[in-house]
Amino acid sequence: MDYQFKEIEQKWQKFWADNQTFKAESNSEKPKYYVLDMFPYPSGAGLHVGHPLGYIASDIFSRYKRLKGFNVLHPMGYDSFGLPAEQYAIQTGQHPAITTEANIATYRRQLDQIGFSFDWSREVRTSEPSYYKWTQWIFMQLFNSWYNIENDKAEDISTLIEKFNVSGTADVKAVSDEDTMEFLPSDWATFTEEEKQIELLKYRLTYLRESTVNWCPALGTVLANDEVKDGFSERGGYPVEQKKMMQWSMRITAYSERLLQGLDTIDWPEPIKEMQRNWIGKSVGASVKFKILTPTLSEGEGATGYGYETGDPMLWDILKANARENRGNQTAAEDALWQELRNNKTEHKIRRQHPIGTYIADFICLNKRLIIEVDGGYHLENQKNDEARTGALNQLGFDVIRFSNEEVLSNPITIANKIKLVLDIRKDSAREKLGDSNSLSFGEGRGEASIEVFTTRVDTIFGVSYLVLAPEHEWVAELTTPEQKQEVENYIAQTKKKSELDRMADTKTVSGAFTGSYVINPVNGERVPLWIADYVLAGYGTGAVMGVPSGDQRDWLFATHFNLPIIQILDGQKDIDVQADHTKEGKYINSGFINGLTYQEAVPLLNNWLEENEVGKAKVNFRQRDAIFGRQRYWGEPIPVYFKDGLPYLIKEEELPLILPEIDKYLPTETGEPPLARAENWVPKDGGHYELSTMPGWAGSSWYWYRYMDANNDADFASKEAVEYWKDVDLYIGGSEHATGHLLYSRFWNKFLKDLGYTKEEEPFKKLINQGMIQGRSNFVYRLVKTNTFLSKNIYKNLLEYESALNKSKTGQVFQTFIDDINYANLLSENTYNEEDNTVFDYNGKFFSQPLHVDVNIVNNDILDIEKFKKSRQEYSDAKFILEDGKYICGVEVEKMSKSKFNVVNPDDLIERYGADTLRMYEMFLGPLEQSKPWNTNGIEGVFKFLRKFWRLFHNEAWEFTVSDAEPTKAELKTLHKIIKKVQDDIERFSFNTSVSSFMIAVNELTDLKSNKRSILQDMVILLSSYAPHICEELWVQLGNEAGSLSYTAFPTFNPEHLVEDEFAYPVSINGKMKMNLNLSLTLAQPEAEAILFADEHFQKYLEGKTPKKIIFVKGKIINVVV
RNA sequence: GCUCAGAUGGUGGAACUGGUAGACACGCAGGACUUAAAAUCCUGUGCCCUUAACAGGCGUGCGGGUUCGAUUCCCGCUCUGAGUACCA
Repeated sequence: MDYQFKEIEQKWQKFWADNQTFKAESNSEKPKYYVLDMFPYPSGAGLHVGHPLGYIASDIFSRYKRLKGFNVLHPMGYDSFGLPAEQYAIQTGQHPAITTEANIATYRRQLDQIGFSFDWSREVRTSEPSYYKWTQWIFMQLFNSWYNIENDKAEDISTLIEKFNVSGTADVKAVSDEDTMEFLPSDWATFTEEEKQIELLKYRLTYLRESTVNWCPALGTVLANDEVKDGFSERGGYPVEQKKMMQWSMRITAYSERLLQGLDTIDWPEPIKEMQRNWIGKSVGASVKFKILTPTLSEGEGATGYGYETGDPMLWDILKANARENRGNQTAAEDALWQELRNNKTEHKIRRQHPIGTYIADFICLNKRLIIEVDGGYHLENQKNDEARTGALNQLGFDVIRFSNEEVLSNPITIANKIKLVLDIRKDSAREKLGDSNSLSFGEGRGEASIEVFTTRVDTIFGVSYLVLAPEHEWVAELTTPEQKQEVENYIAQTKKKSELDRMADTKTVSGAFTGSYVINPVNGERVPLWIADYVLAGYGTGAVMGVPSGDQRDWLFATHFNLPIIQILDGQKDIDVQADHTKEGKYINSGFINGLTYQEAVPLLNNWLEENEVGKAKVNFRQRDAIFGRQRYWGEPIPVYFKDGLPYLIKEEELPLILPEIDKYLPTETGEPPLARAENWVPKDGGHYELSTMPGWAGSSWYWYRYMDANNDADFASKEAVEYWKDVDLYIGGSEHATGHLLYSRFWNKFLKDLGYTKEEEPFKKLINQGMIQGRSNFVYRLVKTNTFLSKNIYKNLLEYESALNKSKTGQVFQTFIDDINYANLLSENTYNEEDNTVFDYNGKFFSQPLHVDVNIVNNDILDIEKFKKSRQEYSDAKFILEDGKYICGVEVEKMSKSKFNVVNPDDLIERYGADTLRMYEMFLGPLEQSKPWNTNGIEGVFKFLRKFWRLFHNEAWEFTVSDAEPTKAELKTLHKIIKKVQDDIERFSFNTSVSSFMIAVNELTDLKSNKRSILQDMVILLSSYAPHICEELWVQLGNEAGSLSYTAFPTFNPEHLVEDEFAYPVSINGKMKMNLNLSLTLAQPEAEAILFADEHFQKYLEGKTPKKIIFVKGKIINVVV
């Protein structure tokens, strides 16, 4: 029978499923090998031909490793929580679980028909409670842990409490929030349980903190940094704004150094490692404190007073009047609450009816920048007003919390307590004493303030000619003198107007403003002017920079622009009047006590000096921020936390999983709470309420490779034995789009789980390969405007060229010549858009045609299937075509593969036409796995022909299965062993495209040899089975082997003896130019070879009588004659 | 701007450690089979000049260098793609 791929493939896919052929063994004597594909999100569109590329490669590798005697774990599952299903749910009201289920079914059908050797008994889905139970469990471990710098690992929070009990904060070295308290064990003992919890929250590896987040109003959720690209959401492209919110965060920064170091130990593509390094952004340098000279610094009144700060000065009188009036006009609720808040009862200074901007706040704590509003009564306003008001107050830097009249009246004390707790955890932004909390001051207690800068070139400190603060820096207002106030304010206003994008695009313009204040350079006591400029980022380092114009081009431009001194500090610096020179070469000059030293000598000396004088120290800075871990969304893992009296508590472990509750609508509530607030009767046992945000998309995928090791375990995320055996992923294949998201978070959780002793390996993915993107290859047809006539590509191109020629010459002559030349006149006249003068051109020479995307599935090798095209749309049914050589040739362009460009190629169609084995081999044949390339099916016929040719080897003329048991010839053995070696080497170095070519060569050779020897063909079947498993299973059984045994048979052993040659056709070159081949025995050494060569007639001819100067002879390689 | 990757026929690509550039496949051209088409098979196919033929010249983005010999190593440049963006 001819090669019946459809029948064969269905048969074997069913066989594999029925027999669980690829189930990995849990207990095995064999060495393990873990091959993993990146977790797919099951989207509604299903797979296109780009998706399986990596899966095919990993499948070939898995099958190869099985043949090599490994116990292979090759699982698949779904990252099934995610935004698209939820967006769809919002639009249609359909539960995301239902959509997700349907999408998974499509994925599974498509995956199955490609013949992957997945162990489906281990399938996982992140949205299943049996799975997310363990995601929640890991969250709880993180909550219950802190990072002990001394041991450089995460530890249970109990070891921290123990330290507090024994010695307070004295010997605690932890990664924590900045605002931790310092206390003695005796203090700790007096803390209330709540106070202790508040303090511990500052150390936990997952913690609640008010932070500036990327808020995407269109998606109604917070996004992680890696989900934001250029100020827009990565998914959907909606605008993203900065907003302050109480958020769960993950203290990934505790692991920054280990995440960085680990990169050197893993075999990953360099670009991915580089991206992670940049993301982590380590810089080694020093922090230095510059004492502030503050002639104007005063408290209370004047430019820096709160009165000015918080009320719009123009409206001050009106507001004040309103405020007084309101105070006498309180609602019952406001009054009740005021009795609980006044006189520092909450230990926080709270004012009532205080003017802020153009508003009057009900209650306010200025230090904590928090406004408390009580709604209802005659304040009953509509929702929109409240929102606008909140928005405006947020802009002024205040947060707003609201309570209803009823809430307050029913129990004012509880509300007051709640307010107190909120105030307790909030960062204090009071500035009564500058430099008090955030930076150490000169001589403690003297109240002197300093600005701390971070620098990577502390050696240039003697070259400092100014200091710059970010315009957003919180001290700018205080440090601005009255004379400079207007200028500074103008500058800040101007900066705020610039959008993020503008600020990024415009890196050339130098801008800034002088504050009027000065600081003191600690190393030489020089007075240094203090500026603000938007090239300094508030979020990095301390938000302050020292300007060294001679050594930094940006500083140089700034100094030149504002006429600040440029001080040379190294004798190696050149041309600093033209540009900065950042060299580290040479000896220091103009540099006080480091004069004459080199860079290597100066840096340690300076660091020591700074530390001894308590004005700085060596410091390492990271760009990486803690990861926000919460989304105001429904379709995600519920966070296993409930709140009681404003404080977060974990639910009990035996209450896991905390099931995602059913809700009526997948939208935020009317009051702006996340969708989970709609859940009815969803209340914790101990009272209070559950956390309403859910986990972000990366939660479930940050540990899934462990679940595959023991996917059905109810008692553990994976058993100790399973983790012990499988350890880590040996080969991980996926796209580079996960470089700074999934791949970084996974490494973080992996290290954490290892710290707690649950797992063994410091790095989860030993070897990573990025498969390239498959781009779409769009086809175009060219329609004459307002007609139904289509021009073939080259005719269109010629006419286009003509058009531009016409436009240049502005005469009709060229047109006539052109028409005569190419003789299109007749062709066109009957098909032309006949507007005025019966031509395709208007009087301006404008060419009336338009390129249109045409569905690539009705185009073959760029030739349009005209019949299918006519049927594809009603309007095309009577289309006319102007052909070239009887064909309609389509134009081509490479674009992203997408529905709207009609260039999506679906694997289903190709499998229907050629079968899975052809698809698998063709995708590999396309080129190197890592390279991005446009999809085209131009070569798929060749691969299909190859498989038929392979099939033919086993069959006679009448397509009957016939093999011979005769001994193989030398030539046959040579072909076989050549391919054994080639395939083995290629797979080991992931060069799948080259082995497909080699298979073709081998089959061509065997065909030429008319070989049908069983011993040869059987080994060929094994070799090919990783690539084209279906056809090989079929032939394997026909050869008389047991069904299914092919996957676990032994890979043929390479025997180099079969490749030994006794002769070699030496290429003979003269002066490196290849001239001729000469057959010589490989036993010959140079003298004999030379003798034969010089006797050769041809060679003598090439020599042209010249005498060779030198002869290079490389045995088995080449002979080169130099004349 | 910085970092990384890449550039080879009409096309996808091969050449693994410096040793015959263009394997393999597509496409194209010619031929066989066929009433015809499809399928299949055979031959040719980097470019240029010339020829009856042999032969010759040029060729791996561009310009240099190292070497007996460079697609491969080194220096400089151009272009393309990806990432990143005032990170102090």
